[in-house]
Amino acid sequence: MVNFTTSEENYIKSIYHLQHDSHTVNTNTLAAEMQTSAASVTDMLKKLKTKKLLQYERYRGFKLNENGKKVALGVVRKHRLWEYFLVEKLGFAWDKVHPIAEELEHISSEELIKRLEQFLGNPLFDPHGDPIPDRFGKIPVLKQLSLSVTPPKQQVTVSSVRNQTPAMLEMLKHYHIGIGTQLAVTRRFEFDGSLEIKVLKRPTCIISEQVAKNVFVHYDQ
Amino acid sequence: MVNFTTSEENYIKSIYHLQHDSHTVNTNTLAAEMQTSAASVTDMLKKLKTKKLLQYERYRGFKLNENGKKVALGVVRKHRLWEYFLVEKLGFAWDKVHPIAEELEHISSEELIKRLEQFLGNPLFDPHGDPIPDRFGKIPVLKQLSLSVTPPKQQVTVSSVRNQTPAMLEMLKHYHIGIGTQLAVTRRFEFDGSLEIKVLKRPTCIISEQVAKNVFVHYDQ
DNA sequence: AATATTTTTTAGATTTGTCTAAATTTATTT
DNA sequence: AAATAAATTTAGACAAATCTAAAAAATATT
Repeated sequence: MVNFTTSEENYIKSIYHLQHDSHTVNTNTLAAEMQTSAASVTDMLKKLKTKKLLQYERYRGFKLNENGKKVALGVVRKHRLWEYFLVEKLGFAWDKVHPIAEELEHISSEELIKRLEQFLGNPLFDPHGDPIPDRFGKIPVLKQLSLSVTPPKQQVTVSSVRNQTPAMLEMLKHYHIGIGTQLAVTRRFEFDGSLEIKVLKRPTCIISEQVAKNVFVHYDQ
Repeated sequence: MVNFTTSEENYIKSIYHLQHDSHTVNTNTLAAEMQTSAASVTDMLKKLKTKKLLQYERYRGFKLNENGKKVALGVVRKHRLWEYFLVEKLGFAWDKVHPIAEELEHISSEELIKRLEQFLGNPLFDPHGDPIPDRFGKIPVLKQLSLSVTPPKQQVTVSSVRNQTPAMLEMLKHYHIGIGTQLAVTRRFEFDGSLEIKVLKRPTCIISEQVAKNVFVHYDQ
């Protein structure tokens, strides 16, 4: 197994997140995501191509090949295991761990990650509800749907949250919604798509469609 | 608090270990320690001087000032806390953790280290028996002496081990000696300085003077 | 004290990852 | 289809950290 620089790993990870399975990514999109210039992206693409991590033809976009995806999944795996550690063992709030995991994910030891995973009890999902790839790159799947399309009266459990900005996570904390929270949609307002929901052991409350779209749930049992 | 690069931190840490309190260090010594060229060392010294971390006049040697020592102690603190974590929580053998801690010690978050320390139960010594500086840079002291000068018949406890090479640590494992091991010197052989020792609940055995010199103990109670 | 040796520094390159500005290619509009 | 706009790449430069080879300073030896 070859090792990659922190910078290379960050590019690979960003491409992985942008290509969603296997759509082609463009230079400007990646530049925006990485907060850098398009020229820098082009430079790195050439490098990653010679290292046989992506399909890339100039002016034509690019995407990770199998090799590149494997590297990306390794980094994602480390990131999410460390996030789990930071929240579950060190007691960090889940909206504070991302930047620290960004550093920890580049620690190279395979043995470390193997032992960390075991120490954490082989978790399948990180504190944001995102799946943790296993050491072969396999991602656990959970049948889930957005709260915005959940039929009313169904008892469901929150399984993950998109748009993991501090603002979003702060808002969810206010509503007492977190991974594992049990709730049911009690009413849907046509006018603006907002939902009335009943969180277990709490009074009903109203959440906007924008929030609902970012909360994912699965049916109980 | 300013941040330093991994390379800067490694130089600072090495100078700290070489200067032992406040002796002057020379370029070649540091170059050997860091496995790099003397020219590279000179380059870095200039940089560290402009950052006001060390006393340095060309051709005259150098040493960390108070500022530099504070930075060094911060890195040493992180290194030892991570070593403690790797051994006590992840079950690594104590002779395997050094290279991993070399990477982890450069993770920047202060909050992370504060929480890690608490999670570990505020340990004072790392798995090799080396003291862990507190967040103000204060180092716990333990009255200890080398096993090679320990008077016979005294019941003592192993508190730390110098020369932390895999070879040395493997040898200690063979003798069932580790941090916290209780033992007594039963006899001393003039001829080669070797010692007969009695480790609690084990038959007596003989260790060479070379080993004895590297094992430090403190009196029980 | 003059010479030789060792240590340290400087000069000039190299690599990695980045940048800006200019050039090129592709896409869109008139 | 020509002109314009947008996206992308290239050219050339820079900072950090390293290198080798040569020069300079300090130390040791005769």
